[in-house]
Amino acid sequence: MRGLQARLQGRVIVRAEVRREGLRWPFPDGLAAHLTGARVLGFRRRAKYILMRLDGGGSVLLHLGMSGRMLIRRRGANDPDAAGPALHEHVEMETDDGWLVGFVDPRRFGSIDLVPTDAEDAHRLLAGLGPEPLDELFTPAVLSAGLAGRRTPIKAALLDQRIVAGLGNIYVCEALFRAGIAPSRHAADVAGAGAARLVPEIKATLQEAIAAGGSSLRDYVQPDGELGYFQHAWRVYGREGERCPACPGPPACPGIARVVQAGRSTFLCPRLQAG
DNA sequence: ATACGCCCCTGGTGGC
DNA sequence: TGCCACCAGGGGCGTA
Repeated sequence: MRGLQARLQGRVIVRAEVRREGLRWPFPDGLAAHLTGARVLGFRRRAKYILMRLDGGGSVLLHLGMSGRMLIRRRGANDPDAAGPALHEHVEMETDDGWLVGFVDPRRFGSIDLVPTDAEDAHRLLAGLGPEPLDELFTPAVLSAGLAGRRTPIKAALLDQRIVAGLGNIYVCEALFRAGIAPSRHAADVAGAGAARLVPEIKATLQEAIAAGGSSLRDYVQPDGELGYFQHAWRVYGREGERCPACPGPPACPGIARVVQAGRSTFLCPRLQAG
């Protein structure tokens, strides 16, 4: 969102190309027409959604899915027009000061919709979202209330955007490790003392990742093309078989394990996240 | 209400 | 070199 904001805020979109019918869902009718000629007033983020406010009373709702990214480059630099659109660049906008902003998404799990600016949070995709993890209102008591009564594993509960909004698989694994909580524990059993350990670790993990520019898997880059580097700071994610960074090593600790929960990989230290 | 697969896609990797 | 199985930052939806 910040990458988009730097290039788009205050600018007029002089051209918009929509190259397919939709991604996860069909694009809204008239998307290109809504974008063309609009001035970008500002941005906000909610959970994993980016909201781009336009003059005229509408906002663009963007989700990058698993493989989506924004591509920002200067019109004419290295002759991008001659090169044509990037691979899987499904939507492209051009600003009145000569920048090209593209939505690239190979797997096409991303989404774009339009929503009235005065009712952004009433959109069906935003209406049920839980608290923002970096908000000061997100406290152990709030998390405990969200976990209470749920028998689902804490891993799944933290991925449930209704309980806390914006955590993905990487950061849930990392936060659970840092808090020393077994991913398989019932959510309800983590309320209270567990939540008190978990909330600060969730916040710290996210803050460190944002400061590092995110985690670059495969080809994810920030809009300016810079690689995030938080992947080097992962303590457990993607480290199956490696030594736990907080343990003395074998035989005391067998190393990082990988299990599958609800179809997604979970990485953990069996010694520090026991029970 | 809650919980669990399934599915939407492309592409990279590693084994044979 | 080719083929194939498996895996991947998400999350809505249908079904039990």
